[in-house]
Amino acid sequence: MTIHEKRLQSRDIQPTAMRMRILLFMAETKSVISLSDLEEKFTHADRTTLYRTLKTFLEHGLVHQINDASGITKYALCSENCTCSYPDDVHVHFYCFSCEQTFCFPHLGIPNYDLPENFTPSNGNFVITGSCPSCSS
Amino acid sequence: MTIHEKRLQSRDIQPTAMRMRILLFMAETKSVISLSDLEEKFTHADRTTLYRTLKTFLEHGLVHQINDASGITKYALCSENCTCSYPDDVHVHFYCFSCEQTFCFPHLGIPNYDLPENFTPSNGNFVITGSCPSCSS
DNA sequence: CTGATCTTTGCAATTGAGTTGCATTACAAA
DNA sequence: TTTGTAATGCAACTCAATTGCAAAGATCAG
Ligand SMILES: [Mn+2]
Ligand SMILES: [Mn+2]
Ligand SMILES: [Zn+2]
Ligand SMILES: [Zn+2]
Repeated sequence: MTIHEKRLQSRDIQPTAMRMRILLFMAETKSVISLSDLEEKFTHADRTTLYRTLKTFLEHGLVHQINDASGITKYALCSENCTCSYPDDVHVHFYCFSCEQTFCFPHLGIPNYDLPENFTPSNGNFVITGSCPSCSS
Repeated sequence: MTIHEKRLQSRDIQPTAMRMRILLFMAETKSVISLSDLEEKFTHADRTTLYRTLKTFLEHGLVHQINDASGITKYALCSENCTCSYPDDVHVHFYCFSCEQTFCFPHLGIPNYDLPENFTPSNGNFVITGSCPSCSS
């Protein structure tokens, strides 16, 4: 059994061939991706399958979702020990308005905000927009 | 000349009747709104006009834009002295997954993050998702 | 192995937010 | 008033996201 197969099973996701390939792709690119990115990579697979795979991964806490200024939903693999809990597992992301890439900054956590009375947090989305190294020169 | 008329002119926005009405609505509701919210309020006006009004307001720094987990673009009036600069004028927002309302927390600023080399920030979008007071009971 | 059952995948169609082109109207300067 | 510019309205379009249903594949009891 491969490391990726174990990873899926540890999150109670049936390790189908399709899911294995998508997980492998996300693991080796190490970047934040969108559904369209998967479509470009897996031209043989159907858009719906890719969509539902991401949805399954999300629901089982294998990936986290990022809403950046592009309006397109992005996804990134969670770290091995991530439980997607707030605020500990929530971190900063960066969206480059020039190349439209999004980056994970897992080392940049978020403050434990003191919210107004009776606001109960469960998750967070923190995105800084600007210019990435490739586009800043 | 009304206070709202002055406010538009101070941001170099021609104070048309439509814009005045929209600004007034946003000021008195004091909440974060979407294009659809404007459509519901101003049933006589055209969707495009409302859309372009928000766009104009945004471009002239009268409102700021919020990307929450709903995937729908939200807008909120800037404070009087806001220049929409990062990180000083960027603050936390709260999205209630239950009633799908979004709230401004202007008193909750964001840290001045130390980004990786050559990442140049220009703006930020910080949204905490959870349950609001009305939906927490 | 066989048939029943559940899950996954593929295909087609739909929704809805966002956006654009162009004609018309309102406004403001000359 | 005339003329130019800006704002508005109407219609159409783009595209990400989503859903229903059928086909294919996996799982399990007998
Ligand atoms: Mn991340
Ligand atoms: Mn705000
Ligand atoms: Zn870039
Ligand atoms: Zn609520």
